[in-house]
Formats: sequence, C-alpha cells, structure tokens
Amino acid sequence: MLDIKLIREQTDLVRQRLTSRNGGDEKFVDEILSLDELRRKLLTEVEQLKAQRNKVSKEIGALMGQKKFDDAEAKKKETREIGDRIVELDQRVAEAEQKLHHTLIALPNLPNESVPAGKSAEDNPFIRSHGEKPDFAFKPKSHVDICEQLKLIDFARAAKLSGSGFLLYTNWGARLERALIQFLLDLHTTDHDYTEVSPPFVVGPQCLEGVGQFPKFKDQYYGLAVGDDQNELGKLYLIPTAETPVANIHREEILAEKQLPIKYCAYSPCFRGEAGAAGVGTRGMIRVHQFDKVELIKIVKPEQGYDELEKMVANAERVLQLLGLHYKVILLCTGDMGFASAKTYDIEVWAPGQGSYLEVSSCSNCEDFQSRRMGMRFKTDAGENKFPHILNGSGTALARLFVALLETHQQPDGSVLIPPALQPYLKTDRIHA
RNA sequence: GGAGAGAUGGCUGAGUGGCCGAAAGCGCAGGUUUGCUAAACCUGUGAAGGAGUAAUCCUUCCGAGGGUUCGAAUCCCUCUCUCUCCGCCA
Repeated sequence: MLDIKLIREQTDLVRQRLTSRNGGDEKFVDEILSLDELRRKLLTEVEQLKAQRNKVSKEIGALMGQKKFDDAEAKKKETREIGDRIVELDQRVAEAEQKLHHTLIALPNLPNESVPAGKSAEDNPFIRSHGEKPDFAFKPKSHVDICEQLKLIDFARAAKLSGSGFLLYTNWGARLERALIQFLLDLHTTDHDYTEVSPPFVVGPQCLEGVGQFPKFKDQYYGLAVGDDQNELGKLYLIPTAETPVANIHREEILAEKQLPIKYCAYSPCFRGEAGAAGVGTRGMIRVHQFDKVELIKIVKPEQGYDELEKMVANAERVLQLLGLHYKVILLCTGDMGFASAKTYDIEVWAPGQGSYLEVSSCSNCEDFQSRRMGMRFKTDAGENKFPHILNGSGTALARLFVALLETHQQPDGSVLIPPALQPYLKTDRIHA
C-alpha cells in the first residue's frame, strides 16, 4: 500500500511512477486524493464534536454528583443532538475510509528510481551470468524423457490422482527432491545466517492481502472449505509461496530496532491455481499447480533495503553455483515487475533439454509496501515508529531446479551425475536406470 | 464436536455506569544515601493517530464488532481467541 501522504504531497511523482508500470493505475490518483480530502474534512468535524460531547458529559457527571438534576437534564438534551450528529458523521467517515482503502489496496507499488523503464520482459536488462552453456556430444534430452527413463516422476499416475499439473515423484526422484530441500535449507541457515521457520501451508485472506496477492489476483489461488460447506470458502487458502505466511509473521507488531534485520528461510510446497495457464508449454515440470520451494524473507531498516537485496540475490546465486549450473541474472523493468515489488531481480537457469532459460528465483525489495498493508512497524531508538522494508526471494524454486539439474548433468549413457555439494544429501554420485 | 472458565497497560492483577487512561505490585528510567558486583528510600513511567516551531492540545484504545445511554472497561447482543476436562484424530 502506498503512503497516502506521499500521494498527497508528491502527486506528480506518484502518477509518473505508476504510469511507468504500464498498468493504467495512475487514473485512480485523483479519486484517491478527493476521498482523502473528504475523509480528513469529516474526521476533523467529528473529532471536534466528540471533544465537545466529552466535555459536556463530564459536566453532567459533576452536576449529578452535586444532585443538581435539573441542570443535568438540560445539558443532556443539548448533548443528545450532538450525539446524533456524531453517529451520522462517523458513518460517513467509515464509508470514505472504506472506499479509500479499497482503491489504495488495489494500487501496485512504485518502482524504485534505479529500475529501468520498459514495457515487457523484452526490456529487462541483463545484469550478469555465471558459467557457460554446457557442450554435449549428443542431443541433450528433455527432463521429461530423463524422468521417465530413470523413473523419477510418474506423470501419468499423478494425473490420475490430481489431474494435470501435479507431480508424483518416485524413488530416486523423491529422494532427489528431498535432498535438494535439505541442501537449500542447510546452505541458507549455516552459510547465509537465515533463521529457519516452518510455517502453516494454509493461511487466512489477511496474509494474502498483506503481501499483495489479494485482492487483485484472487483467482490464482486455491481456496479451502471443510467438507462442502460453501460458507467456509474465503476463510482459508493454500499458500502460493512461503512468502505469504513468513512475511506476515510480524504483522500488526511493532518490532524493536535492535531486532532488525530479521532473516527467515522456509521450505514449503507452493500451490498455484494458474487459471487459464493450461496448454502451450505445460508438459513436464516447468509449470505445475504444486511445487516445492525454499523461500528467503528479510525484514530490514529502510536504509539497508537495497544492500540487503543485493546480498539476497547473491545467496540465491550461490545455490546454482554449488550445483554447477549456468545461469543469468536480469533486472525486471518497470513494466514487468510484480504488483508489490519496487525492484526485482530474476535468476534464470539454463536448461539444455529445453534450450532455454528457466526462472528459478525472483528476489524483490517491496520496500514498505507490504509492511504498510500488514501494519508491521519498528520503533527506532529515538522512539519513532517506522515501516521496515520487506524483501523476498526464492532460494530457489525446486521443480525447475530439478529440471536444470537433470538436463545439465545428464550423461551419454542416460545416467545423471550428482554434483559434489549434493552428494552428502543424496548419498550417491549418480542416478542411473 | 460437547461442557466449563477466561481475555484489562511490558508483566501480575484490581476495577459492575460519571475526574478510570484505569488501583496495587513487579519491571523500567532518574535521583538520594549507605559504600561496594547489592539493598533501602524518593520521583517518574501505557499506546496509536492527528494539529502545532514549541509548550501544549484533540481523537481513539480495557480481545473484536454492534447496541443501550448525555456518558460504557463496567449493562445487552454477536464473533474470535486462549485455557481445563471429555470425545474424535495424525
């Protein structure tokens, strides 16, 4: 959520930054300003009336104490009208506030000044890469073929259980998935100093709203009900990422400055409805309704937000380096960024069998956009309450990492070599048929 | 799911319609004194939002939301959560 004061005081800047996103949201600015003005006008008026009523009520109390009942009655009459007026004004304030909130909550974050302008993914600048595309003496197979030959994933039976877009990992496939999760968590807790948490995989709507997944993208997530009770729908949702519960851990809290920075990492499965995504490019593991991910979350002082973002990207890159994978880092332009983000780096890993790069990590600084929505603040040593920056990054997504790993390390004989960093977890240096 | 109890400031805990934003204790901060890794005593000490250069002022807050009233921590209704016991369950 944007700071209403910023919209009020630097309207042109806000309008210009919203325009740079190409979402057409700048058209709401005028509406917001007039609602804000109305709200403040009504609030001033009603607060004055309340002050008056409080004063007279105290006087009535004093008169009753002195048994001057007639005087008290006279004052009661006078105050009753004020009360009616307060009720009416309170309603109008609430109405204005609701409308304002409704509009404000649907507005995306402003891109940071360092983010290049652009319309789409075409305009995302390349930042750096690591390693090279591997040479193969044979035509590298797709992970789908590798998985079928090595019996790592049973696509057909997964569909039988849950429909398309779900995976049944089997034998070494399941063990590889588990080894990767363990490897990632160990790396980030031990080497990168994140605190591991294991959150609920089901959350209330306030958490989705807090990170910016609601209300605009509501149709992308799985809603739950107990039994067939329709009244239950809307109370709980499957998480689309561990960001949803973990970023919300300190919602509605005022943290002490010395608690910051907070660094969490968490494994969770991620559930994505992805309505309308079926069709092209959905075969295999690249776009599925459920996948595993290890997520990184930071809550930091605003002045440290962007340094911490760079470090977070480096933490995610380290994963790919240790697994011997070629990747590139790109910066998302203003037109391609997510709703809540002020600046986002994507990490794309090379998948030889696909002949393309796959997004395995997205690291964003959402600045105070989410902390405002959640009411999460920290008290400075000077006693001032401020909104912290909240960062999130994949460290990394598993299904696509699994794909890149198999396709990169596949051998002419059909086996797959396991990189040294992963061997202690999988307890083998090779998977073969 | 059934029965009961409860939710008050950083914590414990009083408060059943009017100087209650809230007693008392603990904690915390400052001070005095004795003098020694501490005690005693005194003073101060809730939060959020807003206006103002500031002193200061206003509004709101006793789990949440409604209601009654001139006035609600206190009375009424609804909801949520916590605890104990029972049932069911990985």
